[in-house]
Order: sequence, then C-alpha cells, then structure tokens
Amino acid sequence: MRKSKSRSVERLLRYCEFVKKRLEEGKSYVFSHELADLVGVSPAQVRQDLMVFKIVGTPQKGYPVEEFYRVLSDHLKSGIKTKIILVGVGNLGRAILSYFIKRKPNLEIVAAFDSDPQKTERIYSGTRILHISKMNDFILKEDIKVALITVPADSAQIVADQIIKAGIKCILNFAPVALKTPPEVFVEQLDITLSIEKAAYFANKEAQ
Amino acid sequence: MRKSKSRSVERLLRYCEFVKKRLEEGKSYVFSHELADLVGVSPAQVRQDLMVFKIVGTPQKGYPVEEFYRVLSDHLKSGIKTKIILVGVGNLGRAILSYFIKRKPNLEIVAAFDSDPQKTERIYSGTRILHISKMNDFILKEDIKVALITVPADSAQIVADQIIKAGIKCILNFAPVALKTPPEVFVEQLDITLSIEKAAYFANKEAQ
DNA sequence: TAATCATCGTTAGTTTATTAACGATGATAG
DNA sequence: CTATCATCGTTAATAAACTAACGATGATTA
Repeated sequence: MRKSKSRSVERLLRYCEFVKKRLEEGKSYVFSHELADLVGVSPAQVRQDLMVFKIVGTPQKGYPVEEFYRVLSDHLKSGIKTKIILVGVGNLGRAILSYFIKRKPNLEIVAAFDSDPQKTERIYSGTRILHISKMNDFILKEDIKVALITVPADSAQIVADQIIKAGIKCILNFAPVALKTPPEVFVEQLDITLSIEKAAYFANKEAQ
Repeated sequence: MRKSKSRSVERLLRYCEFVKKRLEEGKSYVFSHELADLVGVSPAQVRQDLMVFKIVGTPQKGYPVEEFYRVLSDHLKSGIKTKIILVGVGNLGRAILSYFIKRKPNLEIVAAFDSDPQKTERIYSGTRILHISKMNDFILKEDIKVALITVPADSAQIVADQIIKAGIKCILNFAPVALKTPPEVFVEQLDITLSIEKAAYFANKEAQ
C-alpha cells in the first residue's frame, strides 16, 4: 500500500483532535503556526495539508474551526466503531491491552488471541482472550480489518500470512521483523525496543 | 539533532542482532539480500549501509559474519550498560515498565518518576518509582542521558524542559505532542494510539 | 581453461517529505 | 483613506531516504 499519505494522515488526526478542543473552548479560528507547533512541522506544511481538503483560511484570522473540524472528522472518522484484534498475549500484548482500553471512543480491541491454552478463555483488562485456532472464524464473522501483532519475531510472518488470508487489511507490527505482505495491505512497524536502543546509541555517541 | 542517520541506525542495530545469531549458528557469511529481507529494504540499501563501515564482502560468498559483527557492535554498543529513566507511571508507563524489563542486557530502566505520591516510593515490575521532586538530582548523580516520557500530553513539554536542563540528551516521547527541544537533543516520537488510529483510518478507507 | 552467474561496490536517479519563497488578502492602526 | 503587516494559497526548491543500474569480481561449472 502506498505509504504516501501516511505522515499527513498522522498530522490530520492530530489537527482534528486539537481543533475539536478549540471548538469546545468556544474559539472560532486557528492559525497554521499553532497547528505546526502541535505536530512539529512548518506552517507551510500545515497549509499544504489543508489545501487538499479545500479548507480555506483568511489572513489575520486563520482557519474557521467549525468548518475545519467538520471537514476533517468527516474524512478521518467513519461513523462506526472500528474493531481491532490483538495477536500475542505476552508481556507486550498485555501491556498494550492494559494501556489502550477505552482510550479512543471509536476504536475497540474486541478480542486477543494466543496459542498458549493457559492464557486463553479468560478476560484480561476487559478483553476476551481466545485460542488462536478461533482466530480465522472470528475475523471473518466479525469482519475485522485491523490487527495488532505482538507475537515473538519468529512467529510474526506466520501470523501475518494467516490473518491477511482471513481478511485483515491493516497491521500494526510490534515484532522486530519486516513483514512480507501484499501491496494492498497497510503495515506499520512499531518497535519500542529498537527505538530505545537507538536512543541509547545516540546518547553514547554524544558522550564521546 | 540531525535525524539523518536515524533510519540507518535502526537497520544497523537489526543487522547486528541478526549477524550475532548467524555467528552463534556457526555460519561464516551473510548476503545483502538476507539482511534486506530482515529489515524490509532493498539489497542496495544494505550494501550502502555497510559501505560506510568499510565492511567488504565478496561476490558468491557475501559478507564475513565475524568481522561484520565485530565492526558493527564496536560502533553500536558502548561497553557500558546504558541507564534509562521513565517519567510518568500511568497506564502506558506501567505497560512499558512491565514489558521492557531485562529485555536488552545493556539497557536498563533504573528508575521511574511520577508526581502522584500514591504511586511513588515503591517498586513496580522491578523498577523503583520515585517522586518527581527527586528527578533532577537523580539524573545528575547517576549521569542519566536517556529518558522515556509517558506523561499526559499537557505535561510532556514541562517534563522535557526539566530533564533536558538536568542533563538528558535523548528522549523517547510517547505523549501525543511534538516537543520543542534544543537541536543537540535527540527526540523520537512514538505514539501508539496515533498509529492505531492511522491503521483504522486506512481500514475504513479501503472499505469504501 | 573459459564461460557463466550471483553478488559486490558505487554512482546516478527516483520518490517522498518538507521547507522556502512570494504575491495576494484583508484586518488594523495611523 | 492609506499604509502596514501577519497570514494565506501556491509553486519552486531542498533534503532525506531509498532503488535502479551497471561494471567488476571471483567462485562454480562445463
């Protein structure tokens, strides 16, 4: 899948949340440089992002918050709640389950899966944990499109192949391997340990 | 800080780990396309990464694993264990503490900090949790250079300013705001919720 | 020995992402 | 009323990240 708009989508999601807050505060306008500060890019980048959506601002006033929010939330949020599954209830999987629960109203982790029978058929942080043998059916019946992979590195590709065959279209991969997937599947890599290692690397380099 | 080498550092860390495994398996050589598959780039990119370190391979055989590992680990890992602190012991902070513990032998989260006295002066997942008022001294005395920020969005900047003043050089920011920092400080943004939202966005777009 | 071929090192080119620049606008102040 | 000026929309330029391409190498096979 084209990652082309990937970064801009991140920004748009942030803009949207920020502008919603503005709206609730009763403010009518917002400037590009305020949004730029929020997400850490130049005002030019913000204006470019908004250009695509024909959100027009006026100099001296900025962008009208109400229209801004309406247009963006229309584009970004589908009316329905997006159902998500998590695969791999190890340390990281549990960490994410306990962190993410009810964090966003229109996103829900509806089930988690693991191959270890000791971990399954119970509830963790409000989420059902089922045996991996039930995963295919679940994805199909519940029409799940988004999955978080939190299995060890050497199982990640196997899991990915399996869930893609079952109908998953978007994967957040927390395992430290690159997944081979068909081009229409969106994959985002998110390796916390690697990020920490990288930070440590820069810290030690600076020191010299 | 120049993010220039940031992505290549990620790859080098992965190469290093992979090559170490190869070494333990008793294999003598590794090909660029094997490393490319591992990290999800082209073999050309891998060869370019290695060029910088003068790691030379031979056609038909590939790169010599032993020299490869020696050169890279020399460059990437400092001999000493890197000490890390975590600021903000909410859901996310606890999640990371419980996940990360003893994951990498030369990285250690040596303490966590929070402003809530109810959470402090105890141990969570093997990590001491101290009151935030002790943070400055701790950073100075223990010579900490790396910090994970897991506080809510509206406190993140305040925390960042404070720890940078105390001597922190590298920040992993899990809060959903861009931090304003001096150019010599390395900041990595890591917003799990945002990534999930983004995946949900693509899932819903695909559906149409 | 000679031909083949996978892979190497390196340079050039492409794509993606972001910033710079600049004329246009229209609110505000003199 | 006019001048000023912050900000807008848009295009051009720059920077970063990655891939393509190609001659060179040297192991393998005929």
